[in-house]
Amino acid sequence: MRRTPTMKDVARAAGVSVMTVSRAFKRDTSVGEETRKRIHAAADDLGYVFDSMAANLRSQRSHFVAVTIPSLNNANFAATVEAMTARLGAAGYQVLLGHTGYDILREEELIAEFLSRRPEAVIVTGGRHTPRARSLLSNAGVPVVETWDLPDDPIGHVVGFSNAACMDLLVDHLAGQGYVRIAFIGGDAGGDTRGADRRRGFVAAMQARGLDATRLIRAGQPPISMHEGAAAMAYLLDKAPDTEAVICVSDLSAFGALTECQRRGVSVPDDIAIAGFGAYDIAGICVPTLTTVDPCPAQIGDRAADLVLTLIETPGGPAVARIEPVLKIGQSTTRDP
Amino acid sequence: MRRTPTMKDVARAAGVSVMTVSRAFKRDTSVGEETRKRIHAAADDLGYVFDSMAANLRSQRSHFVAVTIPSLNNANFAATVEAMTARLGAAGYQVLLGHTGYDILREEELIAEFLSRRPEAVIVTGGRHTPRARSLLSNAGVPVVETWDLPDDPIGHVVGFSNAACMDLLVDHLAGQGYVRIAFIGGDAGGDTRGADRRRGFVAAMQARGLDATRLIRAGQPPISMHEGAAAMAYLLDKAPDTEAVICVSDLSAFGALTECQRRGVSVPDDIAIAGFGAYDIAGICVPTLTTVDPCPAQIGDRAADLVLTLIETPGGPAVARIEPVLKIGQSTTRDP
DNA sequence: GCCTGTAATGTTATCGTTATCAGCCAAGGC
DNA sequence: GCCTTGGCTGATAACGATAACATTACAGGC
Repeated sequence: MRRTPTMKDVARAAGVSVMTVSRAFKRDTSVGEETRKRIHAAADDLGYVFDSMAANLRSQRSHFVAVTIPSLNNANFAATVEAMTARLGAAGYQVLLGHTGYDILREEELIAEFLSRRPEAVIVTGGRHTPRARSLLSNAGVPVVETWDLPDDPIGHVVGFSNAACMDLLVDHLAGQGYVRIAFIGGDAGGDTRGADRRRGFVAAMQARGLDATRLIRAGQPPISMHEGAAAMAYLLDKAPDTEAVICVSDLSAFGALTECQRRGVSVPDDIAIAGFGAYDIAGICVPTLTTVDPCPAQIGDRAADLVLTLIETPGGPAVARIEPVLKIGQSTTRDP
Repeated sequence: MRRTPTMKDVARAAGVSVMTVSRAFKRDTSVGEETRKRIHAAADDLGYVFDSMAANLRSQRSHFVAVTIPSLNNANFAATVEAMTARLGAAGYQVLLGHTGYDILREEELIAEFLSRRPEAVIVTGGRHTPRARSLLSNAGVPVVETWDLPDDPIGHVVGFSNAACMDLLVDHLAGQGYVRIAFIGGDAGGDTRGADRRRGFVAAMQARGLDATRLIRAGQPPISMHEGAAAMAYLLDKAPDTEAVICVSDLSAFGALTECQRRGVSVPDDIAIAGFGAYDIAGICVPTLTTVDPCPAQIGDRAADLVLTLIETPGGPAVARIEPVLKIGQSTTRDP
């Protein structure tokens, strides 16, 4: 069994010291043009593959950035991560991605695992964590960024927005269109703290306008699916048929709700208006298009990545980068004049 | 600036040697119950975090499994990865996930980066790679699994299915319902080789039944979106209004096509039938529900993970695990009797 | 010719953990 | 009393790279 070659083997083959080989594999280091070529030729010849593990240990730089998101199967978190990966990758960092399943206990485990890989920064989603997770992150000695939220008591840095304020945008829009009896469809209280924040934001926004905020449908364990959105809409149409508009915790559940209306011959928006959250592709193409709020996920990724890159160079005190979500009005809440 | 503590610090604090500390952090090693407790207490006290980097270097085991997928923003790849992560995580492995953007050059870079982290196995999506990527993987000395495809010339192991055969399932179903003038909507020839395989499979399936296979709409750079599916359907309805059925390269483009019909008042399936691929959530809830093919993404993840775990223990010769995709008939292709 | 500067290369000592082997001690068999 | 056995612990030397410093060679200024 052939052992995988090391720098030593390459050095021997090229007739130089290992140090020169090491230098030949880096940029901005002085190695003769001739020598460098010879070394790379020898390396290719031997099938040498650089060993980051050893390099990381000696240089105490892992070039990892740990990132946790609740779920891989979510276009918005995916967009955030893709944006991060692009920026961090360009700067020579590798993203170590994990998903928590919306479970802060699982998040804690994941953070512990990740920290043992000595990432140079950690980016987490949301502002709620277990005490041990908080403590691990605080003591990790690397920049920590919380995203997709504006925590009351941040661990370190923040790149996010107020989920509650997004609901204010929607309620404002609906109230402006003259809707009064407005319902909310979301998940049960559970792991999805951003969903729970939006529910709270809905209640606050309604109360601030003197509107009844008791039409709250709990549609199952969050995050709720299209099917659960449909079931919730069925329940709503049966139990509170005088409802004029409904805000769903996400576009996916909103679309499910829309399909239930279609199956029943209930017209949207003439009989009932529907709004969602997230600006998923589907909101822009379904018939009618859905009113929603765009949380600018790629912007979150970009900003978080930039922040991390800055902080790795020059550590700095906590900062909050506020993202401004954008109301996108669709056909599903547009009342005929 | 306080240096992060090492085993040496823990050993000193607990009054034992570093070796004993090392043992105390593993299972199945003989350390006195008293001593173990004392060591863990000292570790917690100091805020010690185990350093995998050093452990990996010495033990020559990274506990990484590298996984590449074309895109994060895809429910099916996400399902595959979530299934893998669950199994591999339970066995103590960490998934190193990267996305290629459907670009085999980017895939090559990613594979090179990943290999320098010394993963214990590599799982890639699809069977088309650059020559250098193939060579890197072949020489890596670790198990390699290709998924989501049945490559003609596999690098190592395979867990996949025939994308072309899936189209045969759909054409068979449509032809059985009496449809004759059937079109295909897909992306331009490009990075999405599985989409291209499905296009080829469509042509083959049509020709095998003596049907005209020339209604091929190219809807843009793959993977095509809902919007591109809608635009392609608009084109099809304009240029070939006698088309009776259309198969789309994915459910997402199929849904886009469906919305275009809704906007035009074209009835599905009465005026035109639509089928997709992927069994995404949306196919099961939109009105009408879409006929599709379920590639069983979670099963792919499970099987690939099991295979990798077996191979890490006892390397074995190449094997092919064939997944059988399942036709799911929806309302969108059901002709009235 | 001597000094200084700079580019290219080499030497040595680690980074933090674990593999390996050796040592110690108590219990038990003869 | 001596040897074996097994449970626990320690000493030492790596794993494969790089930081830090040392060395060499050669050019140019005086």
